[in-house]
Amino acid sequence: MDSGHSNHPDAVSAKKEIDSALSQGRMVIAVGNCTVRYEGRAASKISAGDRVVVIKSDGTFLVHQSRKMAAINYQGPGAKVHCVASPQGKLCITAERKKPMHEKIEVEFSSIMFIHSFHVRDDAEIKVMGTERELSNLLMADLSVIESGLVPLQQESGLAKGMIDILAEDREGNIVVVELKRRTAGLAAASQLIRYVQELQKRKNRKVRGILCSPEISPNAKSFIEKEGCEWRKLDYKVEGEARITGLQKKQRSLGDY
Amino acid sequence: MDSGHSNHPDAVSAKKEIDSALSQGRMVIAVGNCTVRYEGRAASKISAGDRVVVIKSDGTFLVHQSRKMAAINYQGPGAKVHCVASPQGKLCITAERKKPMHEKIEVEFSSIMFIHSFHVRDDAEIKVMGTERELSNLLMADLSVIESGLVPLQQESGLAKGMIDILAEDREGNIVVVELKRRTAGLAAASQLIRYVQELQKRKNRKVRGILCSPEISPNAKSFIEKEGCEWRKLDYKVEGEARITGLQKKQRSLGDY
DNA sequence: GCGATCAGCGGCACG
DNA sequence: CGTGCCGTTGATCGC
Repeated sequence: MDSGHSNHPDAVSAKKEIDSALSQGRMVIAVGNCTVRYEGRAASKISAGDRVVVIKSDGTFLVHQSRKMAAINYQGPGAKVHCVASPQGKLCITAERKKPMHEKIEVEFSSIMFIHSFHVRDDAEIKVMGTERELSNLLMADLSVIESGLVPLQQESGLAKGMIDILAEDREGNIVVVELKRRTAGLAAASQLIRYVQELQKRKNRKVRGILCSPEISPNAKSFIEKEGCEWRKLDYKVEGEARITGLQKKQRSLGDY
Repeated sequence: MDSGHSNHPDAVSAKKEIDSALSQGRMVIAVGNCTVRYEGRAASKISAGDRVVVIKSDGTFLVHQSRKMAAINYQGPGAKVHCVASPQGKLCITAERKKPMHEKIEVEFSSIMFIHSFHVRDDAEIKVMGTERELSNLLMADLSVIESGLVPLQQESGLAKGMIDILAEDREGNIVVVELKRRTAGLAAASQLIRYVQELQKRKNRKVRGILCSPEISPNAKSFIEKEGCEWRKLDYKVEGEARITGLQKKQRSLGDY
């Protein structure tokens, strides 16, 4: 069933270990053969199989299968975890929470390979580079990558129907809405841009241009925005250490062409 | 640092354990103090802290902090995992993959609380109830919940600009596009519906109605679709064991009102 | 393979 | 709190 590393606790010792860990803020990792039921926003069930259960001290509850990245069942921070050793010697762990609605996971172990718990002290916060926000900041500093003569007006401009990434003004004094995507833009991104342009057009009663700016764009999205009079600009960028927008040289050369 | 359950392997034994586990298809769980660097679609780094690393036999690689549900760093199925015990006695694990692009995670342990590996045999597949598709099936069987006299034409009708959930015909012979959402509908859902209606209108050259069907709708989304001549219908459903659409009685009563 | 969409999306930031 | 939206989104399904 498993390799040499197992403690195979019985249900009672397992419950003791878990209760002790939870009361002392330790993270629990349990591995064993179990069934899982869930009911809440949706419902799910799965028949017996070996799985890994992770219980974090903030209430986070994860059930992982042997494949794929995503947990098959889960509960977010704040879940109340409860543990019962049944008369039949089975361990049953439940995780419950009230928000966004009453939800409950039940894990019933038929056998336990092992359970460990330990303090996980970690105050560090991850720093992610190359996010859309970072690219937006870079563009705000130099919109010439998109179009020469473009002047930034506002970043993250709040609209009734969403948040415009970048608001700018072109050489002719037209308002320009820039929607930025860090990966291939699809129909959703196209819809977003068009929604913003149309709302702004109505509010300003003035010509508003829309530019979708992304490394790639799907054919459908491209024809969609062009049909609506909007444009697409290829955004080349690299993330090595920190994000940098490439293809700037090309634009600068085209500036010299005038 | 941790509770009683630790094996505190040195880097060399840790590497041995991991290599053996990977070659034999066992899942690995490692806990210890580490730094993590990532570079690929984006890039990230995080300073030292206690973390849990999960390596599944399909290549899935997860780095979890002590809080929150989401892994702070990860690699999907197919990643190649490599393990080195440095001369300084530090364990360094890397996970690399080529698709969607070259990506690499590096985890460097300054200390290892413990490493275990084990076979996780699980052929079961989770069955989820209350998905949008299930609700769609229920509606297809009886569209009267939405509007009396509505006749289903097609489910999951492919359009150039997306997939229409349900296509129907009303009493007057109008085409009706139904967009279904299992939770509160927002601007994205509203945009989707309007996109479908407009494309179908152009193609059929005929009046097309649009109905957004969801348990709740945001004020913005509601005013948006209504401005475009579309409607919202409240969808009441429960998921207890299997999904059931409630609020049908109300419609049946209104049928009797004629 | 790309493209589009759903997801018990999670997480965050803003009003 | 809700609303909106990004995410290394992941996962699925259809083309």
